[in-house]
Amino acid sequence: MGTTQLETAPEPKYWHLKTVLSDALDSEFAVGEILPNERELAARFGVARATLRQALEQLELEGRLQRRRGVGTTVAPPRMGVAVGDSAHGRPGTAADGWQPVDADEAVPPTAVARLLGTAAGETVQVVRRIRKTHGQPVAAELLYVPVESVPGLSVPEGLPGAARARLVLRELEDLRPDGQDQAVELGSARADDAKQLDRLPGAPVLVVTTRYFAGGRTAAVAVATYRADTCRLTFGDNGAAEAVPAVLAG
Amino acid sequence: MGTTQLETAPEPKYWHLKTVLSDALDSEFAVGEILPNERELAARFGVARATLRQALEQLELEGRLQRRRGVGTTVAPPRMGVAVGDSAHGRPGTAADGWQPVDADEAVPPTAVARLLGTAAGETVQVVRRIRKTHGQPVAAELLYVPVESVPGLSVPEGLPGAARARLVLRELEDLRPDGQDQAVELGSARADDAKQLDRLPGAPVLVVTTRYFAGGRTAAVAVATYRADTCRLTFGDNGAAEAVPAVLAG
DNA sequence: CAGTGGTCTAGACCACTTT
DNA sequence: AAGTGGTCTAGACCACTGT
Repeated sequence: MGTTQLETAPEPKYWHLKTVLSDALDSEFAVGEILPNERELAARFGVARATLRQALEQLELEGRLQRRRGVGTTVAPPRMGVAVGDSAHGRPGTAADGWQPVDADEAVPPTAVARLLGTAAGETVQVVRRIRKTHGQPVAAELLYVPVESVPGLSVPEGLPGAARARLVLRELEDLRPDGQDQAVELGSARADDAKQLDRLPGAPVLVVTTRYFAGGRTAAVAVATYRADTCRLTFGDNGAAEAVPAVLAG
Repeated sequence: MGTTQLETAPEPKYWHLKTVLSDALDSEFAVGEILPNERELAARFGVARATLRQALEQLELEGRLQRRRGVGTTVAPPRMGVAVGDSAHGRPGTAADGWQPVDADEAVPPTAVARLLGTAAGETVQVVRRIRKTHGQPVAAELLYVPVESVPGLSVPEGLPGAARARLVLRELEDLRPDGQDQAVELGSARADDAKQLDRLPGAPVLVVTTRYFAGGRTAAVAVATYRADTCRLTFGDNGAAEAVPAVLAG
């Protein structure tokens, strides 16, 4: 007879662990509850800590868990629906939908952005930093690149503090009333500066939303927004039913 | 004087490694080129293999590298722009834009999907499996859930092979001409079956696109599509300039 | 078959938060 | 100071791909 186990399909330990933990989260834990620490969990399941961590990482990636150094691992709430496709929200400069201006500067954009803007290499543009909060939590950090040609009337007083300067550029851009936009979403990892604003560690998974704003047949501005992938579900709606959709399976 | 190094900011080794490798990829490697193997690279940089792998994982997550077991690590081409927001593409049933029907069945949807559809718990729906290819490569696997109420005229002959049955449901659905849709994007990890169709390992990072199709004030169908996060950049465009946008920084 | 990436272990130390 | 998650090591073996 030989080996009895046919079709054994050697599932990795961390994968099996993940499903076990996932089921346990559904049935035995409430949102916000703290799990036993990693060493304890590893011992309980009879695996090395690294293996246990591999399972936890996956669950965190799927938005099921939240881990904070020095604190512990907690059960994460369902992901927030965040509207990004809605033109009303998307237009830069429209105030108070969770976006807060942080800073502004004149700088040379990354080459990829410069290519989108159609500016020459080395040419400086206005760079506005914004942060977006939902339910008090930071969900996105954005860099908005505006060529000076797009805001010809702009004059920035010397010594103006950053947030005020940012508001000034945004207000100016609002008058432009862009007539179209274009968005792309891809997976990335948080740069150190973005990570700090999003209250995450560098390298944390983020959804990078690149938006092109068109005005008068030109690309008037480009925004690169990095959303926390663990806590956010980006919604693109004909109708803004953001909160209605629950987190989806696919784990 | 004490320690000379102030503001040392102890950057993790794998993080520093990642930037070093990233720069090397830009300057010294061509797309498709194979890197030295992991043991060799780890030795060259004087780190443990696990640490080297942590850096490679990040680069793979960002779409810079592609790793295949038994083969090696290669430099990945820029991400493909894949249109998902365009209604013309998005409508289920419109043929031949890269989508290929695979199979169809009658089954009970996951509870999250049932909630979106507004069907009773335990109620069966038509489930169509599709796969999307671009440039010959699989980029997405989709499950399309269609309540029987949405396609009242449907009659499925017994013993019809899967792909034909799928085409039948899609054709029926096409007649419905849904009048609106609603999309959400979130990060997930590939289930075993999706992973196989996407030619990836289970757990690989994917972008999960949930689409609701509306017809006559009801939710006529729900599609859950999982896109390969490493190779795809999802585009939501007023104009379909999918290929024009290069991959973005944010690494 | 040899060579590759994928999994796993049993430790150690570090950075951070809370008490 | 104690406890947490984050980083790192040096090894081992496994699963898969090519020849």
